[in-house]
Amino acid sequence: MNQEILEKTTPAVQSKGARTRERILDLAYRAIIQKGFAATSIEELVAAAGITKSGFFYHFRDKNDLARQILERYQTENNAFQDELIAQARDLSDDPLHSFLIFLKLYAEAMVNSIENHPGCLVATITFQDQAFDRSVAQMNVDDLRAWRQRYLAWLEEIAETYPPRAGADLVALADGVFGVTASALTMAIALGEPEIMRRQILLYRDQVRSVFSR
Amino acid sequence: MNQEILEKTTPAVQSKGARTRERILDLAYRAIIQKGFAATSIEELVAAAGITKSGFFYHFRDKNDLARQILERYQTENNAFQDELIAQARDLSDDPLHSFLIFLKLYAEAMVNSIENHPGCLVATITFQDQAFDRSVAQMNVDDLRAWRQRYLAWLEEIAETYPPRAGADLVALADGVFGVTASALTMAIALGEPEIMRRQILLYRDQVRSVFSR
DNA sequence: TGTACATCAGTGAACGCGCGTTCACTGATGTAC
DNA sequence: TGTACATCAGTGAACGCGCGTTCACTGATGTAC
Repeated sequence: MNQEILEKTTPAVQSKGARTRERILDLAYRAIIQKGFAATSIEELVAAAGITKSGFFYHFRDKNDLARQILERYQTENNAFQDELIAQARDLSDDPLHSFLIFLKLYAEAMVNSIENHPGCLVATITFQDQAFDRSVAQMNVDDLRAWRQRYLAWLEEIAETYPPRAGADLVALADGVFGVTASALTMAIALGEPEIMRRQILLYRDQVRSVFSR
Repeated sequence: MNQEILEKTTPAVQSKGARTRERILDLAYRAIIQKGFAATSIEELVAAAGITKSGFFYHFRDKNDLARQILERYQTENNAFQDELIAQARDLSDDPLHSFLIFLKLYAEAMVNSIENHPGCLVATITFQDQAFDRSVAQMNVDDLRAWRQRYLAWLEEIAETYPPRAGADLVALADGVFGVTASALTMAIALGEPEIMRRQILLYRDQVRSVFSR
């Protein structure tokens, strides 16, 4: 989800082949979230990357292997990005609720800034084009969604130990809300060309979290 | 968004050509939201519709014309569907806040039931594949998003006249939330195969609306 | 330090298939007189 | 009621292009002795 993290987690010195491969992954990621998987051709990618089509098949077994590698890289980076923000927020407060609220502020800021690096939502793209990907890619995507839910549900349950949630509060739905607000705000922000929507929707979600746990 | 409305708003007796055209639109709608526009071929549509490829070009000028007609029909139906629910909710209470809360309950119910008719989100699909559509289609999509915002913002402002919103409440963001929760809950419900997510997310949004306008 | 071999990171040409689109034509139905 | 013509709703064959994939080959770099 964010460029600095990527650069930190990948080796500073890469072989020639690894650099080419990364270049193709970058180009393909952007193309896929902007026009879809089927509409993204190997031809255009290799032209932009400055190699030939056969060079592509040296790095990727077939087109679905490209999708798999993109999704793998995205998930790794995105997990690292969220873990980093969570760690920062946890550092700034020992209270689980306060640190969650801090996290959401940091998250809103980071997402607004990274919107031009991510002009689309890979998870939504794969979900809504799952017939275009093979089963293993679609399955990785579902597993990732479940991981989002688990990550934030655990945090909310920790909060609930200290702050009793409002009666009837649906913590699972609230946990799903983190992914939900990310995906939908990204959709609207990109469609309307208003990056601020991203911030406002995340902060709206933040208000909701606060109100669920307020006495 | 819902089948009964469709049948009410289209003439009971259709010419042969109109029936064929509708059949293609139905097939194409489902295919596009399930695997994307580029991945949906004219060939597969006409095979399923039981006509030949040239028959397709009798009804549609080209492939983008198909997209335009699908989006037009979708917007008409969806507006009718929402207007119908809004009218029902307004009938059940004169109070703008109460009727909005009733509307969200009706909406949650209707969306859960119509999830198998809409295994995808056309707005999200077009937004994230806008390079695959021509400019007029992408523009229609943006206009539709703005219409969602306006429709619910007006209602929220009406509510705010009677019920002063919590300090700092962002009514625009809250209005965008109706589309937001629809798109994201649909994404998650379909990806995870749990239609209940749809209901729970809409009801979570409903709680938020209530808490924004509670004293 | 030099040679032999292996691996890396590709190239170039060719393939067959399916795609969107065009065009000349046609049988069935509707309308005018 | 019959005939002439127009429109509707398609068919069938052909097109050229671009797509994903394969295969035999190659120059540059790395490694062993």
